[in-house]
Amino acid sequence: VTPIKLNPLGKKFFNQPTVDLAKALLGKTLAINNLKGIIVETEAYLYRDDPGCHASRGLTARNAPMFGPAGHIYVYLIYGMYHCFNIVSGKTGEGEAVLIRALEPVEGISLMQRRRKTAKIENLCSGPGKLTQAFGITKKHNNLSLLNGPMQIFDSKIKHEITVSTRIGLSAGKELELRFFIAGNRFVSKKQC
DNA sequence: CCAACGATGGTCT
DNA sequence: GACCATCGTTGGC
Repeated sequence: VTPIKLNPLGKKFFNQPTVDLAKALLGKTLAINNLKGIIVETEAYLYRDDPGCHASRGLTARNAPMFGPAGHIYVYLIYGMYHCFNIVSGKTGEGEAVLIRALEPVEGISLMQRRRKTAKIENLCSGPGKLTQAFGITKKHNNLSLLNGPMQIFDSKIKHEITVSTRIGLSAGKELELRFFIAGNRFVSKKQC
C-alpha cells in the first residue's frame, strides 16, 4: 500500500484575509515531528477595531512576530504558566493572527498523554494551553515559519460545518464574533461546543 | 453537573 | 503594580 502523501500548505494559503484563514484552517492537520492533530477551533485577531488583539496598541518586543509575514508563528506566555500558539496572518506590518484553540489528536497520542499527565483523549488538545503542552510548543518556536520549519500545516479534504461565536476569555473585544469551530466536534474547548 | 478560585511570571504602564 | 487570548482543583448541588 502506498501511503497517501499530503501536501504542506504554502504561501498562498496563509496570505488569505485573516477571517478567511481562520475558517480555512479548520480541518487542516498541524504536524510537528511525529505529532499530528486536526485543527477544530480557531480565533481571529484583527489589526483594525479589535481591542482584544495584542497588536492593537502597536509594536512591542512581545508581539513583534505578529507584524512579520503570514505563515510565521507567534507564541506567547499566558498567566505565567501556559503558551498560546498563533499563526501570523494579514499583510506584513499589519499585526494580525489566528489563535489555534483546539486540535483533534491523530498521531503521537502516547507522548501527548505523558506530557499532559492524563489518558483521556478529549483532554489532550481541547484548549490553547493544553495543545501547546501536548505538542511541546514553547517560545523556542516563536517566529519560526510554517513554510520551511519543523512545524507544518497539511491540507486535507475533511467535510465539516463551521459554527461562529464570540471569542473566549477576553475583557476587551468580547462582543466580536471571531471564533470558529467545527460544529459538534468533541475536541473543541469545553465552553459552547 | 458547574461556579469559584488560586497558581504563576512575563509584559506593559 | 495591574493585567492577562488558561487550567486544574475544590466544594457546592
